[in-house]
Amino acid sequence: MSSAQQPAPPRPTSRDVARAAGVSQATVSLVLGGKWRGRVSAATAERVRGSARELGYRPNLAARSLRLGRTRTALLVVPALTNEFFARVYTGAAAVAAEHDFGVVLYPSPDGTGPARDPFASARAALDGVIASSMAADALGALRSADLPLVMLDSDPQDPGPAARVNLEITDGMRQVAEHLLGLGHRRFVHLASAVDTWTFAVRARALAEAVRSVPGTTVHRVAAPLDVRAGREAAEAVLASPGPPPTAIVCDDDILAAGACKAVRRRGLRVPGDISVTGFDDLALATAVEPELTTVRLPAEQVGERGMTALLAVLDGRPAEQAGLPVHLVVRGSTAPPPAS
Amino acid sequence: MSSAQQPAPPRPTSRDVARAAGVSQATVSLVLGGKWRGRVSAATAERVRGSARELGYRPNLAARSLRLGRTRTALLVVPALTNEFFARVYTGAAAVAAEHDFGVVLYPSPDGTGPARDPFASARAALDGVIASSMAADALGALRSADLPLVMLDSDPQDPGPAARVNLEITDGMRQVAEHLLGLGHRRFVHLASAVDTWTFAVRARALAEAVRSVPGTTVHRVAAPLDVRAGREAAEAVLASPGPPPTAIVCDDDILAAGACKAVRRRGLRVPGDISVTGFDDLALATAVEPELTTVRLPAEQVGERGMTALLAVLDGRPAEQAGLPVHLVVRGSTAPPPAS
DNA sequence: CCCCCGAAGTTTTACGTATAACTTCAGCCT
DNA sequence: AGGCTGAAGTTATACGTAAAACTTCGGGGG
Repeated sequence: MSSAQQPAPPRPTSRDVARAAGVSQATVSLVLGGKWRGRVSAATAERVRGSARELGYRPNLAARSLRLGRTRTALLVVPALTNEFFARVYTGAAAVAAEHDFGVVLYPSPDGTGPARDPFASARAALDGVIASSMAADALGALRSADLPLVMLDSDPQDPGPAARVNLEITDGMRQVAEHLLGLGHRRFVHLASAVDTWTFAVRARALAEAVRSVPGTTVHRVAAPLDVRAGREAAEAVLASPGPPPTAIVCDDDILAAGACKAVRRRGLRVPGDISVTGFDDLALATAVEPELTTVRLPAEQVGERGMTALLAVLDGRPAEQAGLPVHLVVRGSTAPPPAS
Repeated sequence: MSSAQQPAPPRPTSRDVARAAGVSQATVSLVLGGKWRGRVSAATAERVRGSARELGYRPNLAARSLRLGRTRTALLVVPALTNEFFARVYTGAAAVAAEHDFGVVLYPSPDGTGPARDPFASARAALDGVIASSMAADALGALRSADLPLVMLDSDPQDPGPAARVNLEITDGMRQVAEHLLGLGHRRFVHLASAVDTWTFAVRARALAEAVRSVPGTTVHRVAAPLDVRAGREAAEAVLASPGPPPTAIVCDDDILAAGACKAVRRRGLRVPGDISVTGFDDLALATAVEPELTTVRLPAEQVGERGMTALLAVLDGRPAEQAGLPVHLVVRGSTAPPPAS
């Protein structure tokens, strides 16, 4: 603040290192690039490394990128970082990236809130690949047109676009939820779904509907809401206020909606899980912060990021990316119980 | 997956645009750089822009960075993105950055979990500046040594290091909490503090102690916990189990801890706020997800990021960065009430 | 004895951009 | 007429790196 700007001592270049070690710049590049076996003597190589260390040499990434045509940077497209799930996906992806000297840059995708910019307006030229989470079809189009290697997270397996895909076994997770509730005796369900129209949520709806079909006399009433607590509460309140017999279980697409649903139930003077059971999805920190703690499906968010990055690195190397769904599992806590004896 | 890798049509360069428009590469650069007034005729400029658009030209960022010595990229150092507060800080910073064609890259700082890497091992050479949130002193050292413009968020005003600083009026926020509770009649406080030793938390403790001093006979018992719900609950349980008269209010450094405290209170068979009032800090989504909803202090997280980025841009431009504390305010909800009549 | 080879380098070049320095030429004043 | 000026370009260069192509030289095989 008060201190004046430093005169900025220019960062040492490979040429400076070369001068210090008494060799040519090319030799420095060979040694530091690790491809010197049979080209440079061990003694010289050691001398070069010494000079580099002494000068605190760091290669200029811009120059390297320009030369190589690769940037060692991946773009991660997520709906919103404020959703803990995606923050964790990022964390996993960034960890794997760091191990391979890769960087991860984020693009919170257009869900209406951000400035409507081309995701690649500035980034495109500086990227080696893209990892994109489940998103609306139109936004997907933009990603396609950028002829970059693309890894999709939790997306439709039918879709031929991406070079690789990392999926969660969402269907299985929702089936576990359904079986848990059916086993407890529930027959009248409300599915509090996300209003976002992406594959991962479509799957939840389908899985629930199918799982429930095996037990005759079961009903599922679906209602959608944006992913926040208040919206979830309001949607659930509307359902509970509607005529007819009330549901005994509210299955939510997300822990956030489940938290809202719990509030709605109590606002009507009913109890969770005594009168109505509620289930979440994701197992966010929120799930154990509310009371009762939520019965939910734990998703390995960090692993999704890790696998996504690993797959992208494989694709960039021309190697095949292994395709496997990540298993998920039900975590039973306090928000589910048998329905009240009618 | 099945589709073979495209032959990768090489990205058009400014030279390609020049050829298409029948001018030299220099002219393209002038036109697209916006500094063509008086150097290029309007007709030519328009023709160049047309060719660029037609070819889908995007400048190569690596080349530009190499030439200019600037990368238009800032590093944001935060403890953990999974903390909603920092995710929001990022969102704000990224929004302002995008308006100025800047990128923001993240470095989740070393809090034990991540791989212990030099924050700048790979990034340093590719950065124009750093925005760092309140962090432990030793980690700060590494930031200092990177002779980059540094903007600190919510840090000690005494510290002469950073080129600019964006602070929250934390002291005022905590005073509002204290006055609210004192006004309700509370006299026996527990301060459930963050175990993290950074300025922003030190300030909370000091502010609470000072505010409380104005009312004789008031006590504050301080206990620290890591920032998660379970740790908060356990710390609060320990306090409540200790001998002596129980507190009537638990003031928490954070909504997450407050959620834990609420659980602890209820586990002892007491009620929030009937028996014990609880306050949070930050006003995360969590604050309105739990029941009762938390009385807390709303921090303008996005604004912190916005101001931080704005300040960094100013510093990079050689302009002075305006220094002002961002106001915060108490949000009274359902987790506070007068103490029980003894 | 000559040639070739491999080791250990060096010289050179290209990546794509921004800009300083130069060129060309029409118009205009004196 | 001569020269100056400004507009509208162009040419040339540097940024720092990686790597292909070249050089040098000592030794070993035919």
